[in-house]
Amino acid sequence: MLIATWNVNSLKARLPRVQQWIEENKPEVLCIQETKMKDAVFPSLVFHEMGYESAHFGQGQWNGVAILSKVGLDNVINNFAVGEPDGEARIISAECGGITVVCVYVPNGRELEHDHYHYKLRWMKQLKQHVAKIAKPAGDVIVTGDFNIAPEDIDVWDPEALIGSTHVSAPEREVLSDLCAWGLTDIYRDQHPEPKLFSWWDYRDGGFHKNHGMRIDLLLVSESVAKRTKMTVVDRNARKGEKPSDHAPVVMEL
DNA sequence: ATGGTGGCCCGGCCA
Repeated sequence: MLIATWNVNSLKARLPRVQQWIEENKPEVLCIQETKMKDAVFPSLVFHEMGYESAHFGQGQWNGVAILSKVGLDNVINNFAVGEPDGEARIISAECGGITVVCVYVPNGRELEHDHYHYKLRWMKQLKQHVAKIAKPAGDVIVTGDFNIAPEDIDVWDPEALIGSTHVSAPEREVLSDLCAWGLTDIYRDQHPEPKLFSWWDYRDGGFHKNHGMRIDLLLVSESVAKRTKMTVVDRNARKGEKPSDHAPVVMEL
């Protein structure tokens, strides 16, 4: 069973590539971020014809998250299940084949101390409350998506160059670590201890070709899922060629 | 390079 996460940076712009990737890889579950579309234009029929149930929580121009599944898609929750609902479409959850799947697009933060940065930190704390509300650490749980946080210095191309930037600050790493303390493991890092393995590369200045990237797309899994995980991989090929997203899919096999 | 590229949708904003 393959479970994947992919920030597609506009599903409208990326649909042909997303379809091709699904046909080639046939994941049982695909979590998508940054669809940048309204629910009314989400291509659920396209995915249905490919054998997937789908659920989308969108808002239009920005954000938007979706879950595609071939193994069931039940108890779909748009937005947070606890506290004030987020004004932006950044989180969708569902039960897929007995696994609680939470698909997130964590706010970028923009700059340290920017309002958006504090929104990001609050968002991560509310995510932990959300996960605690809908799942138990002893259950099968996967919290995945674009976290816009690189967990450690080995997850960025040049830690020195990024001092003072978002994605690497201590408060961001602390809220991520605190979420994991609930009972989640960064399973790709568990399986691949070596540095400079990335999931995102800036479009600008040939970032991909220079391997100027970050590992910010994460698969956080509960212990029972971690024990059953056979393989994890970043599909760097999906970052190549015509009109790629700036993120590559991250895939795990159960 | 206080730039660069690519998405939104057509003037800047966001990533």
